[in-house]
Amino acid sequence: MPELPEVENTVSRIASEITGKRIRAAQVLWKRTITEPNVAQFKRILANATVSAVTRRGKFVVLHLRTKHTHTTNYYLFIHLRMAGSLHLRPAKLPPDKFVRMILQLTGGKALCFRDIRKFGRVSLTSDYKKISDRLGIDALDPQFNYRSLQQILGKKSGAIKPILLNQKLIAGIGNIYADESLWRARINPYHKASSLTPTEIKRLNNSIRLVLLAAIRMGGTDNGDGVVAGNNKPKVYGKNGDRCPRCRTLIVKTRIAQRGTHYCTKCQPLLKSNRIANIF
DNA sequence: CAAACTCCCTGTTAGC
DNA sequence: TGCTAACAGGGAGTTT
Repeated sequence: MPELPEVENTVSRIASEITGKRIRAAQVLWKRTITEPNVAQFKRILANATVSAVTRRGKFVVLHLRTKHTHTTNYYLFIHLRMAGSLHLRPAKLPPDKFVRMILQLTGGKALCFRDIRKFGRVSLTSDYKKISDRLGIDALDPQFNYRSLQQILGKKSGAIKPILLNQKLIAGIGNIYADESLWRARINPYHKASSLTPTEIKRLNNSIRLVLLAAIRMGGTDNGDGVVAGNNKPKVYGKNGDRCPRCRTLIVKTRIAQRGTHYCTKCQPLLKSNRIANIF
């Protein structure tokens, strides 16, 4: 499923191809994909808008757009791929398959297709970048995301570390796969009480998050078997319950934390009683 | 305020 | 073998 690395690679793949292109028309094949505004407005605003840049914020692909009606306005198309979404550039004349939910017809004979089997993906069009960006915490690959900022975030959090990593309001971009992979690399138990990580552990976790994400980007994304991402990166613990830990050969276990499947090594990622949160097991 | 549900979806897989 | 039910997941919204 697309998380920060897959979204980053999506942006890299399409940015140079669509920057500078004009949108001839937008087609909406599944209305609920569009969060805002309504479909008529959505199409009206996008028609003849020019793509000025493509960026990433957390797990969002952001198309920066310039419209020219009576005066110039900047708009932002926030695309969230959720679990199964993907963006494809294809010849405009080719008919889309049944999983394509939205199409931007571009000048130059190509179309940007938003394909999403499970219909969980969402697209928002707004002139207010901050409205969506401000809902998100610091980007996990922001150079400002360091030991100090992570320490600040964990500060008084009494809950387990794992759901903190998944909370986009606190840190943007980490999903279930990379949360588990980062904790494994940092040798921190997912149940570990967030506020009782030592400075050493916080440093290790901060470094692990960055390195795990960068490695995944470099490898072209992580292939977790759902066919959505065609990367070569293989998870060390995610989905590997029953397999052995690559570091110590102990069996990887799977549990559930905050309604999420969670994978870890009980030997490499031990949980001291003093660090345990209340009400587990 | 935080944690826990519920809902949205559908391809895949476990279980009978 | 063939069917059904459970499962997976991110985030918004609701309830506890």
